[in-house]
Amino acid sequence: MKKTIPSDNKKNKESLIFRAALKTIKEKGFHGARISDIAKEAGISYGLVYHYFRHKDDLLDAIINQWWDGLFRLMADISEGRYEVGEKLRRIILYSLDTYQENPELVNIFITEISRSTTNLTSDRLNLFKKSMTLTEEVIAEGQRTGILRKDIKARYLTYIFLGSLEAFVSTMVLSDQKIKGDSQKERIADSILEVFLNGAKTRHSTVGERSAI
Amino acid sequence: MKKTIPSDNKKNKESLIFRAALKTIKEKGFHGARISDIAKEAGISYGLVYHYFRHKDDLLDAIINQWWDGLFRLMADISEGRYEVGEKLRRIILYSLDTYQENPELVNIFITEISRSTTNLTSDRLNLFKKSMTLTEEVIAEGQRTGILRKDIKARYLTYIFLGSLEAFVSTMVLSDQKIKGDSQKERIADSILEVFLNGAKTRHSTVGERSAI
Amino acid sequence: MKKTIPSDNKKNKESLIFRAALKTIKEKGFHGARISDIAKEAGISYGLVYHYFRHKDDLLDAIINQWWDGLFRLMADISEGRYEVGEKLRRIILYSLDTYQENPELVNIFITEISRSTTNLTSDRLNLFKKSMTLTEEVIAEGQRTGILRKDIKARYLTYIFLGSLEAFVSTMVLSDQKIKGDSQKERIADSILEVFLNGAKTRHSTVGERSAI
Amino acid sequence: MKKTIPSDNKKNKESLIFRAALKTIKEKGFHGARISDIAKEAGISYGLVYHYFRHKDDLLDAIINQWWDGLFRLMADISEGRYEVGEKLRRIILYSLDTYQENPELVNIFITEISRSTTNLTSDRLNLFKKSMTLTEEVIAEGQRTGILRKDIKARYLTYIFLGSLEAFVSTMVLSDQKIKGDSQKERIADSILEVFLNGAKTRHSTVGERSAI
DNA sequence: TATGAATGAGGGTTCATTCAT
DNA sequence: AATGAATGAACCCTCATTCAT
Repeated sequence: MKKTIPSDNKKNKESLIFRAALKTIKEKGFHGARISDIAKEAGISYGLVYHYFRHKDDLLDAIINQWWDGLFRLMADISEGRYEVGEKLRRIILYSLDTYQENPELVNIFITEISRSTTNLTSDRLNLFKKSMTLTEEVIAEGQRTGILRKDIKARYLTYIFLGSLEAFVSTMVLSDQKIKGDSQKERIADSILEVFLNGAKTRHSTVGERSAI
Repeated sequence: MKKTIPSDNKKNKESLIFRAALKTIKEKGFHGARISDIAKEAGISYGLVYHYFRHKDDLLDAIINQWWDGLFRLMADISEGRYEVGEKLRRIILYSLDTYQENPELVNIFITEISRSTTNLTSDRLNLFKKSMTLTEEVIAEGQRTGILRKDIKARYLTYIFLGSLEAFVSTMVLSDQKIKGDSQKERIADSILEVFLNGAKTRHSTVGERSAI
Repeated sequence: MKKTIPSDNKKNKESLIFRAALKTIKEKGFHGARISDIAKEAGISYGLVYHYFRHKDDLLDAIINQWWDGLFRLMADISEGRYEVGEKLRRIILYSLDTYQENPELVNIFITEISRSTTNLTSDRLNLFKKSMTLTEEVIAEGQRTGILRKDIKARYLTYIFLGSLEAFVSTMVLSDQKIKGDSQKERIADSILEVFLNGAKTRHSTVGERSAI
Repeated sequence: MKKTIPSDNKKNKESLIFRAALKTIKEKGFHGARISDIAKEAGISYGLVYHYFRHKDDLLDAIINQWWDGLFRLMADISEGRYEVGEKLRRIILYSLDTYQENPELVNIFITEISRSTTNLTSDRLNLFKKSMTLTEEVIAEGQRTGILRKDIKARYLTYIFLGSLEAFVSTMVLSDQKIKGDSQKERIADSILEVFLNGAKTRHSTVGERSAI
């Protein structure tokens, strides 16, 4: 059931199809991308796609799973508790930005086809969503327990706001096809998102070290 | 060209079809909803749908326009400058929550089919998006000018974060089919979103009047 | 079954629809002309068309019958034997040209939809065709009996050639939307067709009174 | 863009569909022939038709082009000037008769759907028509220059009459489903058409060698 | 592995015709 | 007489999927 593309082995025909699917689905949308379009992009016959992917849906699953695999690997790393909450949140933000930087098509498809589309939302996929939401909420709740985050708002609501800010950023970049120019811009964006989440948009007169506009 | 459903006149067959479309598209997605499904939901023959809506797409436009019409009416009201920036932002938040409360299917479809789907994103629709983004950014920029909002982050970025938080809330409610129970809960949610946007998620020891968890 | 539009009574709603049908069918073809197009052209509601014409096909029949009625009236007049064969043929030619001059849309539709289209060719319509062919052949045969026309070619074949020349002329005018400018041009065309049919395209050195090129 | 059926290769599925289309369209007319009818006639599924022909219209184009290709090949051969004008005209006549003899459905469809139907008359198709008309007119004009054909009637008018006689013959055969029985009948018909075109229908007392009625 | 011919469910759309008002 | 809302048969075309080679 679970279809994942492991390595980026260039010799592997499966990953060739996978990358063709990424590009084609990003351009035409999942529904608009024909199997034959993907095959043409990969330079193979469309019949061959079915040697590696049982259904068209498997291609989407492979793409989605690449996102989730990376995210859950990060969350597993985070949950070991080695970092303080601010750093944990920062790493969650950076996962999105890193992935977008390395593989914008992956993020595009995830946002476009899955994150907001009920059409492709199977119960399996919804469960992965809830799982990631819960894992993030645990970090937020930890922040409330350790006194870093305010307790007057439900952890779940703070989670919505946190992930919402993050997703809005990435979504906008996705929709406007903006590229992240270098690691320093990426770091500044991550800091901004975290900063506003933690300290709000209000003018802070006591803030130490005014940050230049990003 | 522009297709709008004016009143909620129960006797009007057009609005009957419109409401059937809202329900059916919400359940099956725009692509998954057949014209015949909508007609069956409305209790009419599928041919009649084409008396009132030229294409299937016109149904989606009618839905979207109901959202935009309400929003731009609000933005026009806001832009007259009678309210302070905080109140303006609060009213923008309330528009989403109000509409969701009154017509959750409308918001669901807007979020699902339009807000994040490039598949249905025509240039006309994208322009409406940009317009709403720009109008919101004007409010944010006004807040920066009047000294209420921090200037060290670009107005556009703050706009992303603001709308992102808002959208995340509504999206999550949409995806999990949650209902807003009464006006008081709606007000509390609006306050939370605005509060975190303005003051951040960090614990504020100086905050006057701790709010109980919502 | 037989549907005819008798007079050109302007007050008659039926003839109003008939004339709208002529114009619309000429422009869009019978299949391409919607009942609603014809009604719009007539300035009435499409439902009213069905008060005067039971089916769409009845409109076509009314048009065709106007052609046939005129032709058979002429043939009846001709068959009384008052004219010599050459004059009879000339009158047959003139019927087409006259009708085209007065009602080009009628001739256009007859040629386009009936004369060469098996799609609309019911057996009733085919019989009318055969009847007109037979009547013309009788004139030709009379010419052969009276010694005016050559006997070495079957009367039926000569009929084909005669009607073919005539139809080719009218068809070309129909397809190129040419108008007949005045009665004198009409007479010249009729004479040319008859002349070539009778005397051929070959150069005649003995011909009395060279005719100027038409 | 141009869709032609090259050979009559029986193993070729494309030509199988082509021949099924010929038969079906001839029987039901282009508009009346459903893709599924053609597929059933060919003994295949309707989906396969779309493997070989992009649209239903492409089938009609393939048929038409077979006619035009043959005709223009003939006209190219003729225009080299090796034959005298009478022989050129005779060959033009024979092309229609030959094609009708070998492929009566092709000629039927050409006459029925294209030659007189504005419904299917695209500008591309009209241009081919004009081209063939012009090429024929050149032959006629050559006849006038060399003194064989009378000059007192415009070359274009003579062309109408010539092609009209020819088309009338073929059309009548098409409509009455007559077959040409052997080459000798075909030759006699060709001679008759040419004879009447050149010498007219009038009795010729000076004609050498009375031809027996055909 | 690899190809692409072959299948057919599925859905949007048109429009003649009916009929209540 | 007149309107136009309502119906549904009809048909083109797409494309995921299968399978013989």
